[in-house]
Amino acid sequence: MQSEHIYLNIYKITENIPCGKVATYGQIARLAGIGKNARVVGYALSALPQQTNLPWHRVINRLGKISYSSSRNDHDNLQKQLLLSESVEFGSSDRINLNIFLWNE
DNA sequence: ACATTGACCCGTT
DNA sequence: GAACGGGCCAATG
Repeated sequence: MQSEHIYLNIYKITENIPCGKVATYGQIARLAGIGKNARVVGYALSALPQQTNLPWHRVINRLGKISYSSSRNDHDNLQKQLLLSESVEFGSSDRINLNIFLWNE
């Protein structure tokens, strides 16, 4: 099925995000060859187990902010903490400066 | 097969 | 940058 191939692409790309950098959902969608469909990226990451080796925390939205989900409300600040531990800086309103921290491939 | 939902994005205002 | 409307596509009921 094609959707599985898409998921694998998303996971593979996410795996390549270097430490200290972040990528946006739309950026990954393009790299995965699914164009504008960034929602699927978020859906693929939501299907990840809680304990995983994938750096899912380095994926944020195009505003430079963390996208929260009602299903993750319990550990909502975990992503921010993981990024802070990688020297990714948050500005006002919990916003990341993409001009500095965006992963350029 | 139809409707709704979602860890989103884009253009316009 | 923020608010709003429209679009995108896969998953779910």
